[in-house]
Amino acid sequence: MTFTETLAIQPVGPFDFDLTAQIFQRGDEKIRTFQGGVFTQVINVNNKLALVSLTSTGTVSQPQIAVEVKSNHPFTSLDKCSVLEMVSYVFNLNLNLCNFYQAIKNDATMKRITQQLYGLRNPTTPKVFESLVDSIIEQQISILVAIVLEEKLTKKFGERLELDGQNYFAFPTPHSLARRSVEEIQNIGLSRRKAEYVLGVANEIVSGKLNLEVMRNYSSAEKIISELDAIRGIGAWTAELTMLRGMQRLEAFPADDLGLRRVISKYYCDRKPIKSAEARNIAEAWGRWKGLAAFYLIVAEVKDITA
DNA sequence: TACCAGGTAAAAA
DNA sequence: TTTTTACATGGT
Repeated sequence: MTFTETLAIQPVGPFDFDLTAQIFQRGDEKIRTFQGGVFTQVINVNNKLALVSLTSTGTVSQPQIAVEVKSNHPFTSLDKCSVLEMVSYVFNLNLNLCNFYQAIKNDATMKRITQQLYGLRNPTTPKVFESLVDSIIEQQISILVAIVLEEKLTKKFGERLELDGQNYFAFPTPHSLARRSVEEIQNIGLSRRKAEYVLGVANEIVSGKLNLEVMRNYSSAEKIISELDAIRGIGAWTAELTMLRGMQRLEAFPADDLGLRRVISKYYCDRKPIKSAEARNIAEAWGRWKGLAAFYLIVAEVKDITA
């Protein structure tokens, strides 16, 4: 028995849903993807799994999103509320982009890029844990290899939703990973060391020593970085990436990231290699939006916006 | 075939 | 205290 609900969201504009969701167009259709104007993802809502499908029914300046929810359980009004909260979180809909555009208006390069990517938002993972594990996996290996490993991890240890004869998967919970051995996690293709890191984080969460969702709300970004940095397998790079992609902490700026430094150099330093201090110096013009600005630069490069 | 790719921790110097 | 090395996979 499949239950279907149709809901709607009207976020504060600007919001270019299609531009933002395009990031997921190569995603696995059993996990999270964007195809033919429809974004789909399995989410865990109050311990019920649901397949959420999003479609834009508005414009960039007057955005409206149709939200279809499919589940094997009936959804209460509380559940529906939670779905809308989670969708808002994943697409960062509570952010007013005008504040960002206002803050960077004196940086001519960033201003031009934001005009061309007007309405772009940075997606966030439903739980911080997912971003943290992804960031550990992505250490030092190519992003394409990392994506394959993340998909394997999700399909092997994630929560499964069977709907109309199809299987869909949500990212594994800390509990589902914590009861596995290092060898089982290593077996998806991770190095033993990374498998140990991932298992270590899952165990700290299950034992209550680590609460990433509480950490997300710390007022001090430095405190988040220092507490994450104290965990085995996590350095500044991993901490800052997690803050950006899993905590909506848009002030985080991964200046150590080689890819990001290359993009900054392409748009600001005539492609000459720059040190992290020089990257930080340039990022000063972006105020408390350094991480969001970095995201815009990376998307600008992918979309081949000229320097 | 060999080498490299958005890093980290532990060992070595 | 600073520098080097192992780690594992898939693309080129």
